[in-house]
Amino acid sequence: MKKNSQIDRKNQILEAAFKVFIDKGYSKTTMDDIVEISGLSKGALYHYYNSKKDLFLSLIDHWEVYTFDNFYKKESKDRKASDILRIFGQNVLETLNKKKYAYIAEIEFWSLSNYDKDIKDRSQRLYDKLLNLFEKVVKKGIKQGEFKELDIRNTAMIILAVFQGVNWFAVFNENSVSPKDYIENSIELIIKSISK
Amino acid sequence: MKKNSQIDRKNQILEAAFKVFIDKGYSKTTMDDIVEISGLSKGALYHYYNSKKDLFLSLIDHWEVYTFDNFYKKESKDRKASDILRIFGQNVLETLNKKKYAYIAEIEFWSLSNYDKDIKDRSQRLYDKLLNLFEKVVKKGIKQGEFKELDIRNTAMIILAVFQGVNWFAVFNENSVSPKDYIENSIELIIKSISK
DNA sequence: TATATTAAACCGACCAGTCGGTATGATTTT
DNA sequence: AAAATCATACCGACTGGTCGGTTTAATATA
Repeated sequence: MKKNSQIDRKNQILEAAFKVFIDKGYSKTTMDDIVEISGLSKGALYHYYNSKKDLFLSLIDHWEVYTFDNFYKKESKDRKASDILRIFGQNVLETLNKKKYAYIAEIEFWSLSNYDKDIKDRSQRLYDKLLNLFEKVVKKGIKQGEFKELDIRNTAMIILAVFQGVNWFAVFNENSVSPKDYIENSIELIIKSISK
Repeated sequence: MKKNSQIDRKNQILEAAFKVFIDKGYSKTTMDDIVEISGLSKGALYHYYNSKKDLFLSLIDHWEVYTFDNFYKKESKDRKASDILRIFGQNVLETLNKKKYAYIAEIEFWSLSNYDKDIKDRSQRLYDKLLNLFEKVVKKGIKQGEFKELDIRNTAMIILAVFQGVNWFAVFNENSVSPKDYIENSIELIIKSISK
């Protein structure tokens, strides 16, 4: 199929771009870098993507799948809401250990969002997704009588903020607190506080 | 005095650089932009700073004073530890309302820290300062019998993470949760959870 | 006059994006 | 079935412009 090989090529380019981008950040990544890593030519790159930014926007989706692949599904089981939160926490930790650079990329997305509306919109969409996911869990907890009646959106926001705290660990070093301690303690703290 | 006028000049440059930097981010900020805004010449800039990066490193200190000026002092009073945390929260909110760009700058620092060791070290120093500050408050709370015996550093880290959550609000929009709600609820949640 | 400081022209490395062209393979025409 | 036409994928030299940093010459100061 013609369509399939096109998607393959695009993926080939995205993966190369992702590698370079992780390594150097957006502004230091050159199209020539991507050319080199992908093994294709500049013409090919511009055949599939109109511009560096266009390529980069696709990269956000690519990144999302890569990073949150195992995240969106875990929630469906018949578990207590609090346990779902704990599982989320473990997922975040796992990602931090295995794909630290994914969080570094996230920070870059934040930074770029400040100066580019398209990137901002694309990122925002991702956070809406996450917030909705956390909302669902909180709602579940309330419905099942585990959590108090509380402002759902706000609680989801607090959960998001806690998870985003690991970004800090991805950039900086803190010897006295491990990400694991941080995440686990934070989650227990939240659960304790919102449980009946 | 020669020394004083030198400091004035340096400040003049830093303020111009800060303005441009807030507006465009590091990599899009050109030395010529700073020349234009400062009203000085390129020669003058390079007379006082050796490179763009050198100037930028000084900018971090400038930014810290600018952003956290009213932060480091508020803690000394004879208040309950929990109230000190609340005051911190109000400070953060105030800064977000009046100097939102300060948080946007912070995100840029994070991002740049990933790719530049000097910037990372300089930023890290700032966070150590903040963590120590929060530690002091937590210690105080424990000493005065308000808080439980808990892992001090870890608790400080959670507080830091909550405050850093406002960075998210500085970049993205969330209509259903205001930064005020977020901060106040988070702090109460923490206080509740760590109080005896 | 000597020194310090500033202004502005200039340099050269770098880089996103362009463009003329080729290769390949499918489709139509003779 | 051979030749001609067309579409798509791909290549890489090149361009136009940007920007950090340097140099030079003018001006102020001592």
